[in-house]
Amino acid sequence: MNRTILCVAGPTACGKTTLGILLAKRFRGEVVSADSMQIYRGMTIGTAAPTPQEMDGVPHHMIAVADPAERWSAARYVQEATPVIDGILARGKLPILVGGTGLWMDAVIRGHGFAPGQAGGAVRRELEARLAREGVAPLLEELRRADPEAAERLHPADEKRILRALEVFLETGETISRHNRETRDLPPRYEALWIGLQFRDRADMRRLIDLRVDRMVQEGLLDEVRALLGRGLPPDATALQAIGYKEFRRVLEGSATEEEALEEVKLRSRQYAKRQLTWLRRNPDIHWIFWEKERDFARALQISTEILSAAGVS
RNA sequence: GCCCAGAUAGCUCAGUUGGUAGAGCAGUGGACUGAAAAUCCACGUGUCGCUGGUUCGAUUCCGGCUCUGGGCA
Repeated sequence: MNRTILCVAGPTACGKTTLGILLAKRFRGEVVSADSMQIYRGMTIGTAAPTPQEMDGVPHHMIAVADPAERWSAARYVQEATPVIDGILARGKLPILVGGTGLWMDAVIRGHGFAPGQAGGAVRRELEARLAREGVAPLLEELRRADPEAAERLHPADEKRILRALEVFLETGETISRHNRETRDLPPRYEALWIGLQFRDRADMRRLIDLRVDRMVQEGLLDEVRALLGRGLPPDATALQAIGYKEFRRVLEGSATEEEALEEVKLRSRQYAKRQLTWLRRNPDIHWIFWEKERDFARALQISTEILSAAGVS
């Protein structure tokens, strides 16, 4: 069976969603979202998830499939998205992975293979308690004995990863270093064609981000946040880490004004976009399309079509 | 008009008992294998408001001026 999959990547507000839909219509494709926040229900406005009108008849997957009280992870995503992608391929259509969550995209394509352990698990909770009680130093020391390679590699301040490395060892008796080595060089499960979108000038990206955030507020982001909180989520729910939600939550709680939240969301969004770019830039397979000032989807569609044709997709 | 307090990095400010200065935030770059919209790391030359004076040397002390707050008329 043909295992070609198209990936549309790029920082936030760069038009991935729109281009993905255009390409789906042109190549008989179906969109598979790879977005760690669009996965949750009730977060349409703040995550800029496509509306049914925007989808324009193109089937979309992995959007609003999770309860916001759940804690999804890259591993869970791979587990759920894989059969969806395989189903699209089996129907003879082109899967189009559209997303801003680089780790998730890479993980599905390569199909690795995360070591056991999870947020909320017994081992994790125990380690978190120790971290709060004793600080990182003893954990790092313990990791140094169990997995000196990881201890050396990780920055002493990177508590999250030190904790995770230790967790893997305690859960499996095997080191995360070894696990990573074994999974890193596995051949990818799909033949991925990468298209990346970004602005030539970062100031233009910022303009688009600001516009988008303004629009989100006009469309009722505050009400969406209120509704989400009304569902009684756990205070540390992953969904509440989403940009837009954590800031406007403070407005509802009275600890920030609407103007402050608006500016904060814009700021956090462009910092996020920068991190997305850092992740994507190291991927040598991406065919970048650069926007000059404005987004020109006709041109992007044309360039993408040439890239796909050259790869034998029609 | 008078009095007081400010004026230092893009922003908020610290500091220099006189030897040309440093934090936080922003910004830029990087990392990332079960939280990834998360998390972590690195990077700091700027007429120290302007102008005179004192001094070997002034961003620092003194005078004048400009601007910004606040107060009094």
